Amino acid sequence: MENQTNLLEQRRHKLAELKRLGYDPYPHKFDYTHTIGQIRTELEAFNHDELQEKKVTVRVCGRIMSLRPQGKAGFMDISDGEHRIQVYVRKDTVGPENFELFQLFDLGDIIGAEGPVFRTRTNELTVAVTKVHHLSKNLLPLPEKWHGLTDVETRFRQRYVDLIVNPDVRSVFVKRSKIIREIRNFLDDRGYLEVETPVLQTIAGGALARPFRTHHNALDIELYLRIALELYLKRLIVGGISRVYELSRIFRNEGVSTHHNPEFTMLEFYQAYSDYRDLMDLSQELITSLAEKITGSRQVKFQEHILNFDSWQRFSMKEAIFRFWPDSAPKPNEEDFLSVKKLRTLAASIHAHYELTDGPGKLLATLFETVAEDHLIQPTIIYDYPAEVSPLSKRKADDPTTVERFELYIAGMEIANAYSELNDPAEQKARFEEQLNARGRGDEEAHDMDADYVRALSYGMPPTAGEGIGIDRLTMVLTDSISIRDVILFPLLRPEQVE
RNA sequence: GGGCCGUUAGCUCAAUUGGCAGAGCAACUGACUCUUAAUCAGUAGGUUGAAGGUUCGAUUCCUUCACGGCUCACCA
Repeated sequence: MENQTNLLEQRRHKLAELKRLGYDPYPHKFDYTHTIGQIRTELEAFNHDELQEKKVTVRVCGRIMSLRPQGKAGFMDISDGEHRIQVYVRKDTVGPENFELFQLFDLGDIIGAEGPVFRTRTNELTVAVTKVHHLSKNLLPLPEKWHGLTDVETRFRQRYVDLIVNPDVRSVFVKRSKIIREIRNFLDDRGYLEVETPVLQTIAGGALARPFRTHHNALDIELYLRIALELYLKRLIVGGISRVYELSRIFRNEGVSTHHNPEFTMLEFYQAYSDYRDLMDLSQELITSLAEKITGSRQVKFQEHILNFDSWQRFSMKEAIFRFWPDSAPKPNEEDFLSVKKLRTLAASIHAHYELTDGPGKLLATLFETVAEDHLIQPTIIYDYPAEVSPLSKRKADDPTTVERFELYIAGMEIANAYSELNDPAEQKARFEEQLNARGRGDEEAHDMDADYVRALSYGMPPTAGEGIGIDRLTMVLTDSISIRDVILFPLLRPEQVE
């Protein structure tokens, strides 16, 4: 701390020195003629002699990332966050007064520089400075230049520092932005309307999860932060917006892990007159085209794997259980899936955790998650889920225990969840009542009754298919990120003590 | 919430069996007008995450706490 205090004092002293010499320590603007990136794209192709001939003079600005003074001259690398360029300051070129200003510069300061662009003896594209400007002071030192900043806690708490010194971090978030833009383009091109629905809700529905609670003072009512977008979007399908989507933040009051952040970004889209089979094809098209647009290839590196988006697999949930069942446990039969007792035995045989209140559908889903999920590295669609764990999905015509639902797995993670929407208000009401019973048995994540949603369905909702895609996890897949915190700029952490 | 691991200078890391807390970079002073991990000479910088305990002596052993990582549970 002493050291940092000393350094702060030193830097504040330099700031005072700037003032004493008549400079505004925090000037209001700097008119630049080129960004560093523009200089790179426009002039990178030219050699020393060509640059001498062209005499391109620029005004650029950025943060000093490297400072190499050399007596009566000096070099700096300045960065605009994305690109870097070297600038060369000579006392006999800028004059004694401006050189005095240069000598007050510190690593991390924001500066402006003007002058012609040339190439040094070592062929480095460089601004031969005729005048430097001080634009803002760095009072706290930047992390070391070649190990950079690796302490993850500091990286997440002070993401601004992470972004300054770790260029790869920026590129993840540039890709994230591009993913979101491409998704919007994809859906807009297909006639979907983007809408915004309430974040504050009196019933947090559309998913099985625990919500955050809050309170509205003027109305004196308890409210929840939404856990899904689903029920409002389907109300809009009833209202005749037959292709609709929302891409926004949702909130779940659950644990934090490498795959979970309490607030995360969800895309949900709904398409009338379609069923889940249509969305399988659409998802495959969307995700494959995103992979290609973001990474430049349909073969995408993820950790030690190459994800091949040219070769998608599709299994029913039961097929996946058989296929990935471990050799160490006795193989199940199709009939075993009908008996709670047999299902519990199977779960125990693979050390899966279950509750005594779990019905056959929940147990089946548990078996699937335990044996199959880790194996689903390549893009895989798992379809036909138990009705018991899918209170908003439509049953299969030939099997009332199963619903028309699928999930998309990539890199062992659940990326998307989609189904043919239940649009029979009487059955929806009955499903909500089943959920209320589960809630009565202590299941805090069971769905609450949403009477207005049932009323909306009673006006008639066309056959509809809907899907949710987790944007954070999709971004992980397409940026080779192992933790969700690497794709969220400010992931939730416990508060620190800042003086 | 449980288990395991971690926290030493601004950053990245050392420190033998419990025996004087160190290095590189950053910083400061000086030299240096084509350097780019600039170089050379010198200087300074520490409540070892916090609080207790054991001990002649604790970065090191013990307890509690804080924060983080991994993992399990929960979930997407």
